[in-house]
Amino acid sequence: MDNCSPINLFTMKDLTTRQQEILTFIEHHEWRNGYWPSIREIQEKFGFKSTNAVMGHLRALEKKEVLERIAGQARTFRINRPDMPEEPVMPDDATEVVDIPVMGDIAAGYPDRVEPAGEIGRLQVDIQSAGFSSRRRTFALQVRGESMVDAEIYDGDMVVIEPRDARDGDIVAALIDGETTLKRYIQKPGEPPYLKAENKFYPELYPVTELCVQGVAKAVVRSL
Amino acid sequence: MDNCSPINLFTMKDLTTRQQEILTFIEHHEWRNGYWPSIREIQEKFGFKSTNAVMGHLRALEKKEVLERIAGQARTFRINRPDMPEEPVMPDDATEVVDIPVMGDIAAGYPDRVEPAGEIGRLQVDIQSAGFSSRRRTFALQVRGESMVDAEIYDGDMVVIEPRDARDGDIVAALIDGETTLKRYIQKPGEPPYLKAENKFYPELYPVTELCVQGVAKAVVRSL
DNA sequence: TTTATAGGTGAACAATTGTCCATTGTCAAG
DNA sequence: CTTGACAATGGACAATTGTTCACCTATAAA
Repeated sequence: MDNCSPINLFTMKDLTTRQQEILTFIEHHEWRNGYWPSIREIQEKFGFKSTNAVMGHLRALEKKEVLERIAGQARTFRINRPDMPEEPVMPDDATEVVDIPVMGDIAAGYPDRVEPAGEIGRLQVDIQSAGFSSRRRTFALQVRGESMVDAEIYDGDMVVIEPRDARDGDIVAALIDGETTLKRYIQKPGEPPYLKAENKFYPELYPVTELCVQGVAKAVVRSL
Repeated sequence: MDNCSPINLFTMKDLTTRQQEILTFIEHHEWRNGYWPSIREIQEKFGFKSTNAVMGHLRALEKKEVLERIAGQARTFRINRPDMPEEPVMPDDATEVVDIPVMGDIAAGYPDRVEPAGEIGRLQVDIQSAGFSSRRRTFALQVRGESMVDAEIYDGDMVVIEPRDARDGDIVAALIDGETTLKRYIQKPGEPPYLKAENKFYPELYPVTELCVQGVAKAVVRSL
């Protein structure tokens, strides 16, 4: 059927109306307050008499991979795909756009500490189109080298990076030998994480140090 | 939240280096993880042996009105940053931006004749980044099928199309069997042009009719 | 009927997390 | 010398918050 990419507007997950309400409230709460709600705050908002009502919905949302959380920790949500407005979108100026700086060369450090000289252009992507979070400081990188050819990312491509912690399977921008490169982030339960180049001719593995991973790749842009 | 009082000037640089470090870490943590740190997470990051070290700094930051919190609630920070205003940045009017409608399904006809219902999002790309012409009615398509895998364009990718006449070697959006697909446009001197799928398993050739080619692909956008 | 899924109640539990007590030390200004 | 800020320790406490167990209702499918 439709085997679309993981992030897109074409596959609407079939959320229950209740689950949709919960999700919307969580997003809205974060948007208005700057932090995520607690379970009991959600409970109170919907008038539930038990936190279990919320727990059930959260579990469902997590199973549908719309939500992510950190077990046992308070107010640590992560929403994988922003909610699509059910109303037809106004393509006017109302459209919220993420403005992404394109960094030419970030050899070291975090991109927000790199001087503007490193910026060689701008890329603007609609939120709904790509599932970016407007609050994060997304940026774009130009790929050098062939280390990711097996992931269909080639020299000269532009990769949109969202700074955040990586999870197993993510493609990350990693700082190795003073140069930013793309690697696959592998973390199996009970084992230390490592980085792997997606090129069968260079099957190197790299250890993950604290300052290594700069962010997670969210999209690829290639000029033809 | 009215900041009618001219806070800055005074409180701006009044931060201790330690307080600055704390503040930076809090901001950075939210930036990377999407949620605020807990006090003990701050404590651990700085190697404090007591949460009180953090508490003191937080109180100081709150007194200086750089931070806001909600007493007794977890991970509920709010940072007042008088520096870096967010809106006046505006990607200089000098930067010309192409606003591209993303068409979900254009089974027939030219996209500008399709009703707005076909539009499912927008994509904005800087001219410098991709070399688009702002005058043309650029649009974007989502790729279905595997017909272009040998050109490193895969199912689910988004392709930016610029309506114009094709030249030899261009990748074009072509209308075949009532469906828009991507094909390579081949035109050798003295021979009639034809379309070719970039997939060695489907080496079909297609004749070029007048209404066949909708435009030339200029860029690929893929969500990871 | 049985089974499964979505939605919810109620109470208890345990971990996380914010808070406050008293105390120590440094360092610059008065 | 004294005062006051800044910085940090150690331990304890209480509130917030996530989690789980058992049980209930309704609806739709098998």
